[in-house]
Amino acid sequence: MAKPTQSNAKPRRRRTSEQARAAILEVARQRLGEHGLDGLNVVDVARDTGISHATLIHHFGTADGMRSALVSHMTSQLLGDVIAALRGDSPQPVIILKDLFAALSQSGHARLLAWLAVGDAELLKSLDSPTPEVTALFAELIEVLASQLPEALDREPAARRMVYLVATAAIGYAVSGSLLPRVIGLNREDAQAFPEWLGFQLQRILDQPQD
Amino acid sequence: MAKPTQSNAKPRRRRTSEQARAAILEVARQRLGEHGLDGLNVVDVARDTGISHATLIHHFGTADGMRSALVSHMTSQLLGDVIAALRGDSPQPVIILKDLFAALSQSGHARLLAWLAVGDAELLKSLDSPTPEVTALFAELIEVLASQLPEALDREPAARRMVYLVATAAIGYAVSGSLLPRVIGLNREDAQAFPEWLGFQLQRILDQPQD
DNA sequence: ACCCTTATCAACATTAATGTCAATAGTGGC
DNA sequence: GCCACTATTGACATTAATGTTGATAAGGGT
Repeated sequence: MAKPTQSNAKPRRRRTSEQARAAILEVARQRLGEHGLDGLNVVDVARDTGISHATLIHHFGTADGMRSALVSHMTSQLLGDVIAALRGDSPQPVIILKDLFAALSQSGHARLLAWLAVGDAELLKSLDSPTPEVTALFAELIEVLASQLPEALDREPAARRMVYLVATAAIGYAVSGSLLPRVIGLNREDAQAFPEWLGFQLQRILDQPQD
Repeated sequence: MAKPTQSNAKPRRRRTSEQARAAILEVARQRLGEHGLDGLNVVDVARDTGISHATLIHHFGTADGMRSALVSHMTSQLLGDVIAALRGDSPQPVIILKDLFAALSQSGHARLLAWLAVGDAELLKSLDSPTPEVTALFAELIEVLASQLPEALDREPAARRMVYLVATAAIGYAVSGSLLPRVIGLNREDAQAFPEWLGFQLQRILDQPQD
């Protein structure tokens, strides 16, 4: 019963700061998708990561620091996926949008964005100035998309508007979940095919000369 | 120093249960818009209402009960705005979209939707069954829109898809606020003109025969 | 092998939020 | 005017989340 010796060697695993942060953020991402906002507290995230919450705070400074880092982490991940899709063999908007919407709906990306919308002012403030990495990724996205637009008119503004439309639609799509299709009367198949339909419509807009 | 008498009459204002609930929910709505989710705790809401938090809990049972009631409260309010916009004098898609987007962006409606997206499952469950009034209104919208579509193909599914596009875009537009335009590089004017631009594009789609 | 940096942890402290309870006091109905 | 009902309240209890601290140990550089 009693501990025979105090040499209870509890082997510690020591990772590099970078490795530890990455592991923590991955757990946080999963928890956000599974448990929503309540899952993003340091105690639970630390437990799932297999570390103490003190260690977690050591790496991110504060709990909000962890959440802020998660925002950058997920944003970069999402944008990277989008750009990779854009540069893939099939630059068809249909395919790209399908992947984009799927990426936003899964992995809790939508929940994160929604959370940002309602989050406290401090956290939003830190997001007011997006990280250079995120900004660069978006700039790259605009550039890639613009290069595929017809040469008729200003391609950059057109690309930005299209990205904005897709982004807002994707966010609303992911945020509203199954509630909106039901109230509109859109059956499940049509709702799931919505990204492809949007891509098709965008293609139509692209094929026509902009005003 | 010492209280001379114990007749410290602190006059209590006694409202009907309905009045008290209405006052509390109005404060909660304002706080959600100003302070985000953190502003929806019983202590702060009670203080702004001018009552004790015990009284608040008395009326709503639990803190989540208050939030759930707020959902219903704001949902009705939002529907009122949308209905007003839909019944306006100008059936032009451009104008309607402008009003709709404005209605969603203001009054913290977007924040509420976002909150629903990240909220726990129980709360979402209560919203799973939309009121007949809402369903009827959406049906009316679909009908009106379908009547304006070319007679080429199934007009109802096409109308539903378009409504779905507008709704998702409006939600994403409202949820993302000013963050998304900034990170995309869309200037303020283009972002504000987005609803009209979308209406214009929709009109183009309408004017063309669907596949 | 030694040392220095720092990742790691258990325990504690603190704050915030929720909920409970017994007592008080308006208000409408009789 | 009296009474039953209940809205209202301060004080307390409880739980959860965050952050702190001092000590420990793992690993790399020399």
